[in-house]
Amino acid sequence: MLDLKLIRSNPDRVREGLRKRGAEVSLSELLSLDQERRSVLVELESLKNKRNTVSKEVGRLKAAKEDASILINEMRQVNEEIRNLDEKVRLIEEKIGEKLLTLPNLPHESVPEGVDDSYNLEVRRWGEPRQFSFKPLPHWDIGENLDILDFERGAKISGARFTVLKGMGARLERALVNFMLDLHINEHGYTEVFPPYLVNADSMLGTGQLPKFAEDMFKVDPQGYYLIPTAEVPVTNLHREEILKSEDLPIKYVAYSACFRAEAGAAGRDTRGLIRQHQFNKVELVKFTTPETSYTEHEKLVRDAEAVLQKLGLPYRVILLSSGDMGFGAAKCYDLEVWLPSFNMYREISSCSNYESFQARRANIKYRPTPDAKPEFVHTLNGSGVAIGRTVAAILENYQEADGSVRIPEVLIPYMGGLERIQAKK
RNA sequence: GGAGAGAUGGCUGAGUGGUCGAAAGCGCCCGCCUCGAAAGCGGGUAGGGGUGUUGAGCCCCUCGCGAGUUCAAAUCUCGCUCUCUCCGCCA
Repeated sequence: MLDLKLIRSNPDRVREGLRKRGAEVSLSELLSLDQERRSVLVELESLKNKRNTVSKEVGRLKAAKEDASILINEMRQVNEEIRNLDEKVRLIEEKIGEKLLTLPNLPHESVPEGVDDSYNLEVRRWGEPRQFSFKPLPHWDIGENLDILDFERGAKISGARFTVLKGMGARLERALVNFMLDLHINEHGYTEVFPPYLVNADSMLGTGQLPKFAEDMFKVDPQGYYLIPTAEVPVTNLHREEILKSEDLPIKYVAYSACFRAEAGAAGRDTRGLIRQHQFNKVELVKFTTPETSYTEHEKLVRDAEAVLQKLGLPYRVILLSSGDMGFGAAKCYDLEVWLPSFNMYREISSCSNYESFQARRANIKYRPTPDAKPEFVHTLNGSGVAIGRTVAAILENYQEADGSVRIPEVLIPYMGGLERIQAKK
């Protein structure tokens, strides 16, 4: 959510930022609602002031056994007006709120301007895509040949975009979760969190999934819970409605969770394999920082996510997203894209965003810069560290051998109970 | 699921209709004292909004949330949420 005071005092700057994102939004309605609200409020508050003053006078008169009926009758009139104006303000504020909640964040000055992903910038590359002496198979073929991925039965028991992991496939999934958690906890200083997978609507509003993207999520009837699309939601909302101590910042959490996405707008895309599933696992990094440090922390967060791919020996590149390609709430976002041989291209495996105060304002997460200063909004950041399903796909494809087996990356062998290679059963 | 109790400021905890945004204690901040600290003493210490000579003052709202009664609600009524205790059920 954007700061209404910023919109009021600097509408041109806001318009410019929204334009860069390709958001065609008029601020004039919002600005006039804001103006109207404040003028009604002046009138309303003076009436309430009158009521408060007179009520005290009534109390005094009654205590002195004097007649107060004139004042009481007068207040009946005033109360009628207050009721009307209260309702008026409530309606205006409702409209303002709706409007504010649908405005995307403004891009940071370092974000390349552009309408779509063709304006994204490649920041750096790591690792060399391997040269194969045979035609590399897509991971779904590898997985089925090894009997570790079962797409058919996933579809039978649930539907399209659900997969069953079996044997060493399930073990690999679990190994990756543990490897990534250990790395971020032990080497990068994050605190482990295991959150609920079902959250309420307030949480979804806080991180920006609601109200605009309801169709992307699974909702549980009739209780009204939402299945989390990412651990970002419960973990960021951990500190909703809180004022944090500045000496505790930055707060760094790492959370493993399953993620659930309706993929409403992706019909027909990535229908095969593990790339786009309704349910997948992810290790997520979340930070709460001061405004002064958020961009340094953002760079560090990206490096923390990169470390996962480096240790796994998976070639990747880092992409700085253009203003038009970023998610709704991000001020700046890097994607990590891992090399997938069968696609002969890099595919997104992590997205690391600085939300600045966008989520903090929605979720009301503040901190006190100094012990007696007024609370200010924190900056929130998050990034995948990294998506597990896509990592499984990347390992199967990058580590496949001509005989159909798959080598296990060095760092994972201890997590695989010493197994060095997944082979088909005879 | 049944029965009961409760929800007040960073914390503990008073407050059952009229200067209560709220006693007291703890914590925290500033000052005095001290070489320094502790103790002691004095003062300060919620959040949001409006106005404005833009952080001086003034005003409005908030005592879990939402309605209601009243000239006036932390205090009365109703609904909801959450917490705790006991019983039942259960991974």
